[in-house]
Amino acid sequence: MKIAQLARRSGLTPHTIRYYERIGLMPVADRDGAGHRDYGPEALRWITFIGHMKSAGMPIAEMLRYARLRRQGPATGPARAAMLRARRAMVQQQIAALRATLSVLDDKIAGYDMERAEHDERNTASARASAT
Amino acid sequence: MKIAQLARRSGLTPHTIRYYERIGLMPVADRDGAGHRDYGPEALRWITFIGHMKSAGMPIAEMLRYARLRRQGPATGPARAAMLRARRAMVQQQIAALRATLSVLDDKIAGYDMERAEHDERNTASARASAT
DNA sequence: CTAGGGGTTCGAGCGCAGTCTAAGTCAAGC
DNA sequence: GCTTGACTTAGACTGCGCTCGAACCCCTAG
Repeated sequence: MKIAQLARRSGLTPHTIRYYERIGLMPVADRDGAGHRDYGPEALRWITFIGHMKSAGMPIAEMLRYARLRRQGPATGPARAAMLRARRAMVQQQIAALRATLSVLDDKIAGYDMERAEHDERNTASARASAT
Repeated sequence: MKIAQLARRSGLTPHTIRYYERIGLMPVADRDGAGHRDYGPEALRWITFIGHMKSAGMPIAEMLRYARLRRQGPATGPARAAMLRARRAMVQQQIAALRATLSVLDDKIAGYDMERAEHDERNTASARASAT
């Protein structure tokens, strides 16, 4: 798979994928005869994973640490598991924060709806009055 | 309340609060005799609100739009309500994304735990063998 | 043989959201 | 009167994560 296709499938741009390779977040890609990057399916799986971690607010530096451990082999499994567990806790906190935000939004929205209702009521009342 | 106290209560720094005022995200603060900013309790309420919006991923530019509408008075209520409803939908999407991430993390963590269990098992087996 | 449409590299630039420095002012306590 | 410490300003700087441009290369189809 060429870089454009991987880009389409992952939702990134070729520029970004090359950038990820430059900084060590993606493994150095194999090349075809023309010197073009040639990806296997695991590349897409890895991009998908880091996409999840990104949406979980993991900074690139931490993903680099994780990727480095991965390259060092299975002995680093416990260290990687510890990182993921720590991140898991943070994700749960984020979810809790977003839920709190959601209820703040709901309260504010309800407030605006109430204002609108009062406004409508006044209009209805004056409409009735002028109809009388 | 002086800026340092507002900073402590809000979790921001005085620098950041002044920055917010500079860009129009905070109203221009009243001053005391010495020319120092003097805040009332509504300042803290506003900071708390924008903190929620920030954690919901709202960019400052959008908060500025909201703040501008607010300054324009009650007639902009419906416009503000529409913004909040749009943001509410995004927050729900974010929560869904984080939940997906959570289950990705759980799967990976379970994978690491399994590896560890297999590793332990091999050790136990060889320990038994050498004990025989 | 040429045009088009991929791809390549290197390096500069950008947008966001702060963050910090320097130089100065002011009020309070010793 | 002097020090201390919190405050003021304007403006430069930082860190993150891309994003883009320029110049070049290579294959394919017409």
